[in-house]
Amino acid sequence: MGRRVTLIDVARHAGVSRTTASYVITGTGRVSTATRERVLASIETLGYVYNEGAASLRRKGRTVGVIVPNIDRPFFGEVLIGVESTFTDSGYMSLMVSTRDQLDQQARLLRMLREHQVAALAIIPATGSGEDLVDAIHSWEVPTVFLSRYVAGATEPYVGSDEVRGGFLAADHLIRAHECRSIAYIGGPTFGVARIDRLDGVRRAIAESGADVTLTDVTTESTVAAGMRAGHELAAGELPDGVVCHNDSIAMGVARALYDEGLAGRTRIIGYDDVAAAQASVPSLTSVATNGRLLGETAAQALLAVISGREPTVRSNLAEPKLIVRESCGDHPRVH
Amino acid sequence: MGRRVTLIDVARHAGVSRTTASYVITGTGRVSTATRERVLASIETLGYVYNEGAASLRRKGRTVGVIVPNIDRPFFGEVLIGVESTFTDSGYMSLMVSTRDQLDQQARLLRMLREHQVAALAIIPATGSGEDLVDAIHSWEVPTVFLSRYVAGATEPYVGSDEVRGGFLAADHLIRAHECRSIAYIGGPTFGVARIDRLDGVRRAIAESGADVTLTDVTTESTVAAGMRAGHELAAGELPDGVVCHNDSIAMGVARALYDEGLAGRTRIIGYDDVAAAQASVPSLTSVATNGRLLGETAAQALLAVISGREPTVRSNLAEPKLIVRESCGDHPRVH
DNA sequence: TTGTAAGCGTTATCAG
DNA sequence: CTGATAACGCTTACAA
Repeated sequence: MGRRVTLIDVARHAGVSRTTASYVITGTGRVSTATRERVLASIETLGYVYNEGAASLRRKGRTVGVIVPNIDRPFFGEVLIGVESTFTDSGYMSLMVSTRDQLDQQARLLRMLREHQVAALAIIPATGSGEDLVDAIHSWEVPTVFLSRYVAGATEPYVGSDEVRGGFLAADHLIRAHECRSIAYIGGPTFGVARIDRLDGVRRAIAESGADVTLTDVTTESTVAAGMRAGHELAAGELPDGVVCHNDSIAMGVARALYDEGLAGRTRIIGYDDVAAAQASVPSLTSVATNGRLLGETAAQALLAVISGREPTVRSNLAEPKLIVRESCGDHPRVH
Repeated sequence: MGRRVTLIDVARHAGVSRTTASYVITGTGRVSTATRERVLASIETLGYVYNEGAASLRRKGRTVGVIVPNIDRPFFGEVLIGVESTFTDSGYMSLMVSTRDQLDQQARLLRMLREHQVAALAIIPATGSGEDLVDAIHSWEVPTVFLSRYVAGATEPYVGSDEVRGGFLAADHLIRAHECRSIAYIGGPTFGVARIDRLDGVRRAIAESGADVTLTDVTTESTVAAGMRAGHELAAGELPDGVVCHNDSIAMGVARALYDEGLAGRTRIIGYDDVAAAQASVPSLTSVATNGRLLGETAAQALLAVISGREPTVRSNLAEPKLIVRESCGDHPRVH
């Protein structure tokens, strides 16, 4: 169990000073090609591995923090891919943690990340985040970008999808293309900003249409099972002409419940996020696509810019969602 | 922009030595309650935050590495939840990286994690991993556990699902409950161990049944789109009595393609992993459930044990998969 | 182009 | 129970 090989060993072995050895590794100083070769060789034969931790004690670290509510939601997974790949491609490592959408967890993880001296923070705030979070981040003074969900009072850059627009697109399609006169919005946490904004978009579409459209809404968890429950409840009352769901999981649950009730195809269903399974479900799911991956990449880019002293590339970035029309909203009547 | 508050500041402010201050923070040494209070107060008023990085220079670090092929595959997402939550609950932070299932990426990330001095490594190896990976890990001498996919020649503990058993369960059900005489295995990377093992299980089921069952197999990517392509190809030839798919995404794609070909319900379909959407699809998907979350937790537990000097809790852990029977294999003929 | 030496913020050892 | 003091492994002026 030989001792750890350190830069000093390398230097000694190559017959140079620590400084020179350090220079060739970081590429910082000017070193003659001859010495560089020699040092590189020594590194190889000694099996030296750089100690990022020790280095971080002097210079800025190369670790960033990423906080998400839960890794397993497909949409967040997409976002994570974008964030993580962009960071590691730039030589940064992502300390990813999930809050399970709970504020106390979030506070705890925030503290841990801070103790780990992360150089930047990308965060999808837990539902209900407010002043506390903003204060914590602010007093920390770490480069931060909010992702996908914004927080009132935050001055940090925000990268997300235009939720109002998304809600509008869905409702507008139901109203104008299918003459729906009653719409239900299903799912999402009551005070989630996404939910509020999308509902806003839905109302806007209703207003703009000039038609007499009634809107109801129910909150649920964002799971397939919750969607199924909601679907059965829907079936118990008067079926709305169309429903827009908070995400595709809910939408699939609703569709299945309605199918089980013998009501397949009797109302028009639109999901949100356009996950991969949406195209394969029966009926295939009309959905508002948000490209989470791109969101993640954009956020990471912005942070990288700030870290390296450049101006942030985005102050605020609202990606335009797209409505992907498939069978579930009734455009392809093949489904019975 | 005051200087960073350090332990020295705290000590000075509390009128004690660095050592004492450190003791109260780590809980290591014996400190009188009076002094502890005083130090704690100073920490509070000064706004001191612990520097994990500096500490790691002396003692073992509290960050672990987690390598996965891609975060967005629902099953891996499940596993990650298990790993991450177990680690953070024990005060460890997870450096999660994804290889995109590419060997060169994996090598690079492995090196980065090593430079970050992670205390342990949980890895779902990229497809095709072999000696190189094993050697790298071995020479590194870091506590490691392989997850979900094992690698030939690895001596490290392995936590995964019993793939042979899974393949057996699926095929056995098709043969014995539904008298299938031709079975197709669809999907997965050609040399992936999971694929090979499951096929093995399928063959075993065939052999045990004593029946004359033909088996074909095709490899595809593990996506919905690939599943749809495979489904259309299937439709072009003679439809097998039953198909078992490498995962649920593929299964949903196959089912949809068959539906589009007007062949819905004409062959029995079984998926793998039992993701949330499986229960909501139409027809609902029969699937082999593997509980990725538990796998992740088990792996993390094992690593935590090794890290803290205890014996590893598992040398090798093969979780028993379960067959969840739903409509897609024809048990609920309601589907037409 | 290369070397010297002073940190970076903790922890660990060993006396008091 | 508390306090000096030496590591830990690397970066970075500054000097040669």
